Amino acid sequence: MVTLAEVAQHAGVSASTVSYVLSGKRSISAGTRQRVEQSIRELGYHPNAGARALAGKRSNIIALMIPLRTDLYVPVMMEIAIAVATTARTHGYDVLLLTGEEGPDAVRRVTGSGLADAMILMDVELEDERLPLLRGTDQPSVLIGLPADTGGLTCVDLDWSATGALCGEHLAGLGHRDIAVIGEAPAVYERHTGFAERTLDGLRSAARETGVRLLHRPCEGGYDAMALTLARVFDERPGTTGFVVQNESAVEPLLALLRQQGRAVPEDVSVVAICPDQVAVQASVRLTSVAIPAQEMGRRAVERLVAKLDGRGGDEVVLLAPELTRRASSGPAPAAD
Amino acid sequence: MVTLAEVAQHAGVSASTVSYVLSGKRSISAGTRQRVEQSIRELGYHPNAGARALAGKRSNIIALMIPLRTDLYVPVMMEIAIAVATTARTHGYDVLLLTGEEGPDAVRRVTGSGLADAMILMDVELEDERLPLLRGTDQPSVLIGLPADTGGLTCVDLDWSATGALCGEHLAGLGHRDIAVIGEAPAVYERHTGFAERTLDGLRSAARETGVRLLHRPCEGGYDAMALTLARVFDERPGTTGFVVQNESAVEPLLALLRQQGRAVPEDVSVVAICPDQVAVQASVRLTSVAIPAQEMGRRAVERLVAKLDGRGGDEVVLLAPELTRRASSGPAPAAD
DNA sequence: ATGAAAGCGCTAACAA
DNA sequence: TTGTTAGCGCTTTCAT
Repeated sequence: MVTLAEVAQHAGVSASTVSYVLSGKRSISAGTRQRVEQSIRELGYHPNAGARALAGKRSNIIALMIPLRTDLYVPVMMEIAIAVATTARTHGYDVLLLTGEEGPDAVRRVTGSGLADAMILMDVELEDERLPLLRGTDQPSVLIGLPADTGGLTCVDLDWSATGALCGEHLAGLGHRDIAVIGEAPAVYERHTGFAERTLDGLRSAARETGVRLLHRPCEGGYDAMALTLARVFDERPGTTGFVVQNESAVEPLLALLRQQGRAVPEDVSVVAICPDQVAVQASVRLTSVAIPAQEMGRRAVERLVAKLDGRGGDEVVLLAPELTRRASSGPAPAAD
Repeated sequence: MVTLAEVAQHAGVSASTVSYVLSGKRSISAGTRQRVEQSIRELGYHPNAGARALAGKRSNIIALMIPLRTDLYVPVMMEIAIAVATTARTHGYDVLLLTGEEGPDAVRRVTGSGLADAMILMDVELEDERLPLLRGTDQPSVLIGLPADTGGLTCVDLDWSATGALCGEHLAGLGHRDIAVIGEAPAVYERHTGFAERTLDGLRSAARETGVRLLHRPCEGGYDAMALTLARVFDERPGTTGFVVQNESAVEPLLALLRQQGRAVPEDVSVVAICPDQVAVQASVRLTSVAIPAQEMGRRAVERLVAKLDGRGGDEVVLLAPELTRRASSGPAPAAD
């Protein structure tokens, strides 16, 4: 293993000079810098992370807490995680992967041990038990998702309420008067993850303003569950012509079932999905959708965090504006009989 | 920040005693242990990770390199990553998340800096450029996936060849004589990821032994691409009655298209999928499938790695035996006309 | 512009 | 069974 001292000796300078060449924290003559950099390359020197963390009081590591469950938005979670990792590297940080399993203990362990300089929490619930710990520490953190009380916290999330409103307005604008909302599994609502409720709020207020009727039904996803849900919807509201789907694993089953029932999309029924673009494009009908900007969320979270670590900027709630892309699944409501 | 020295003082012992209480590397009298543990709790002490790594020469961190692409088996990747993280914690390790972006450089950086004690590589290609580096270092590593040459390496993977054979034998056993294989996107084959080719090898040898005809077609996935592929298959082999699908995003489109063409599953056509169980169960027809044991792969990889770190066990290739679950999508071949 | 030296908090000989 | 002490490799004052 090559040490800084060896590099120093090889370059004929002192250890501190090598350190400063590396950190750029004081000016170095061109010649010295050259020789040091040369030695570093020749010897294949890599600074020891532990020693750095100990002496420098920062590990250059960001902890990322991902949810343990794999029932919800897995590709989105993955995309966020990847975006976090790549963006973090861009700023000189590595990413430590924590699962929700340890729960609040993980927060204590990481803050206490100096393993990470800061953390990003995903899958935040409205009354998340990790929040008191975060508020009680001086370690910077960013949440992806919005808890009920955002006081003293930095959060990044899609503006779900605006997303719901956007979907509602789109369908209302096309003349639909009866809209069904196919939501996530009931467990998601029970968990109080926030985004589901917020989307619904947005939809409701849009419905109110446009005079549209809304029927909300959580759905486990999968073909059978969707079949049941769909039957109930048409039973209760036979005049339904618009669907908003916020459940990846219900999208394709819904389309298949509508087809099977002889309801054409978008001639008879319009469908708007809230899902990753990839899903919207690969579906059997190209779906009008609001995308979940996973990459953007990961990137923004890291950027906020780095800003905090650099002493720039404080707490802030960043809500990303939703964008609706019109594709083949939505059109004018059919003329009433 | 609480240090070991403070704990020692509080408990009225020396620093080394505290250290040994923590590591268990020498016997401590019950009374002393009590007092030390008490002090640790009272003061809320957490050992400093950097100092530990520096003095102890191990960081207790495992690096996990995940693929940057999100085109392939995303939920599987995520499940593996989560299994790695939770299993690692079980053994006292944390996980550092590296993306493929840095490529071989990441390996150098991590090995060189002592950031991680060992690494796990996912998405290994047949001629992976990271392999020479791994062979040239004394840092333990485990690959998830099989390169062309496994000499001097430890690998964990599903036995894809046996998987292919299992699918082929299942359909052959049901009397199918013409089988079509819907594979991953062409890009996957071009990338030489190994698993795709190996599956095909297994299928081919099963076909040879059972006298079945095989037609292999890569497919981009999605509805449109699948429609095209399917048309070509029936064009070329009108008597096709069996399908093996190794492409998550082709599964549901295939089922929808068959339905649309009036081909009943499994009465007219049988379908066997190679995919996560969740996909098989949620499909519009419950699919006979070989599951991809993501959790098991992650867990086994960590266990092999920890064994190596503890000086137990050396290089080894662990191939997990595939298991085929019969569901509703496969049945006897229809009687020939 | 550069060097010398004092730690950072912990582990692991070496002593007792 | 416990204490003393010398580092681990780096950063950062304080000097020059």
